[in-house]
Amino acid sequence: MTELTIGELSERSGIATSAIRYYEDRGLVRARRTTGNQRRYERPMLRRLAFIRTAQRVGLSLEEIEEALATLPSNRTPTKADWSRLSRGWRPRLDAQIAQLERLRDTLDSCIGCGCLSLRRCTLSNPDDVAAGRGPGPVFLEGR
Amino acid sequence: MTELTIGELSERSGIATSAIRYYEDRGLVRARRTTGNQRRYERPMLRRLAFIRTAQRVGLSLEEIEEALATLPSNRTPTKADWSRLSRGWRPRLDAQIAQLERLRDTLDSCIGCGCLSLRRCTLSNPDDVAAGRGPGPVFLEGR
DNA sequence: CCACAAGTTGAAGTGAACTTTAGGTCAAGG
DNA sequence: CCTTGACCTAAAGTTCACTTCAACTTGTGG
Repeated sequence: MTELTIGELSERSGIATSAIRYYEDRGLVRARRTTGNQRRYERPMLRRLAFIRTAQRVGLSLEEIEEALATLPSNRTPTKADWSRLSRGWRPRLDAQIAQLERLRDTLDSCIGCGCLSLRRCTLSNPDDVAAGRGPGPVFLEGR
Repeated sequence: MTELTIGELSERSGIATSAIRYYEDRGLVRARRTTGNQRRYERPMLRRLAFIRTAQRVGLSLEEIEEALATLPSNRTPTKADWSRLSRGWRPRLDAQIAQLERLRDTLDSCIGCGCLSLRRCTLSNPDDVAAGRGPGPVFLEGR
């Protein structure tokens, strides 16, 4: 069995079949079809799904992931170097997220004693630095 | 002007009037009404909103924030000590979020060289530790 | 050969946290 | 007094990333 059904792919990747089909609708993955119109996947698809899942953990939206995947060569199966290139860009993003949470934690430390939480005096409630982050998305609601 | 209209409260807190009304629907804030049925807020409401906004930055859902607010004394205006008590619990949560991102970053570092992203061999795609975090929510999609 | 698990589609539903809209009412300055 | 901007409500719409549903078709073990 050199090819995988959507069920097998789902089991091996840990991603629900409904999600895989959704990714196909969004253009993130593609599949060969059997004569009976069922999807069949080759092995490299597992790596593609791993990329998608990890990118999500880093905080990328599906739209951003789609853009990243679009830069892969279309004439051949992506190599490790291709995947490495894409994931290299995540590092600064992660660093920024971590730095932001650390700033929040430290500010919290200095504010916990006073319990001020004042909109004027306390930087906790005035996160001017949030827009600069651009990374994490959902966690930092101000950024929306 | 010892009391604020919803527009003034919005401007001072940076939270949209629609959001403030939504919080009221959800039971997170309350307001006195004028004879003409308009909302009027006292100053401490600014601190309450600051608390809500900061709690969101830490990654709490409105439901969790509501639970936290419910532990405040109802017979008097909350003191700084009250607010301090509530926000103290955020610290471990932030620490956990930061630790999780750092793990992801470090694993990414060791995987970037090989570009493997293999579902089997690479821990990047097998984040068993994710369920343990429980904090950040949206960013860590596996937790859903 | 046939039962039945696994696959197919399009459309609708989910949940979180709001925003927008429509159709009014209130209040303060000129 | 009157205009006009701020306020009111309920209900519907938005975004993201899926999941669920209904009705149907494929493919495989006994």
